[in-house]
Amino acid sequence: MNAHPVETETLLTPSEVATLFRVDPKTVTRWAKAGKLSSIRTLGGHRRYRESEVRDLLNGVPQQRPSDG
Amino acid sequence: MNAHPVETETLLTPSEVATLFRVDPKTVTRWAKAGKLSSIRTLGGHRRYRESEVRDLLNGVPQQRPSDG
DNA sequence: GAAAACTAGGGTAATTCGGGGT
DNA sequence: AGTGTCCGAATTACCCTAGTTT
Repeated sequence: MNAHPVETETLLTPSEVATLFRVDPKTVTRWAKAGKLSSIRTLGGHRRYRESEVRDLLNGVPQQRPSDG
Repeated sequence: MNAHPVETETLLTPSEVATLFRVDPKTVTRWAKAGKLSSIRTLGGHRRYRESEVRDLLNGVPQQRPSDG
């Protein structure tokens, strides 16, 4: 079909992330709004989350924080 | 400044774009019909999308599309 | 020419959004 | 401060069949 290797960053849906953290999807949305989790928006306004970032969070990997003293 | 002779714009299939956004191919079609994403039609009526535009959209770059069906 | 995979189109259920209140 | 739940509205996902692409 297409011979061009498109860089694909696997994205997760809100419910996917919610299931991984055992919380409500609404809570994941709040994390995104609070800037604790980066989110990518679909053209319709729905949020998608980076699987790699979520995995790091689940593994207790500290995220990049601005001015951490 | 920079002249592009024959711009060989890479085109993506609906499923390609759908994978990048983590949505259904049908959703990408909806975006094209809504004018949120410019589409190029094949002679048979299938849609193709500009990779550069899709990447900009994924990066949160707002697009300016006057009219597109 | 033929087969397999993908896409278009319509309709309905599930998910998500945003705000408000516990 | 943080989370789960309710409401209404919008967006998205899955069902099917026919046509297009490779």
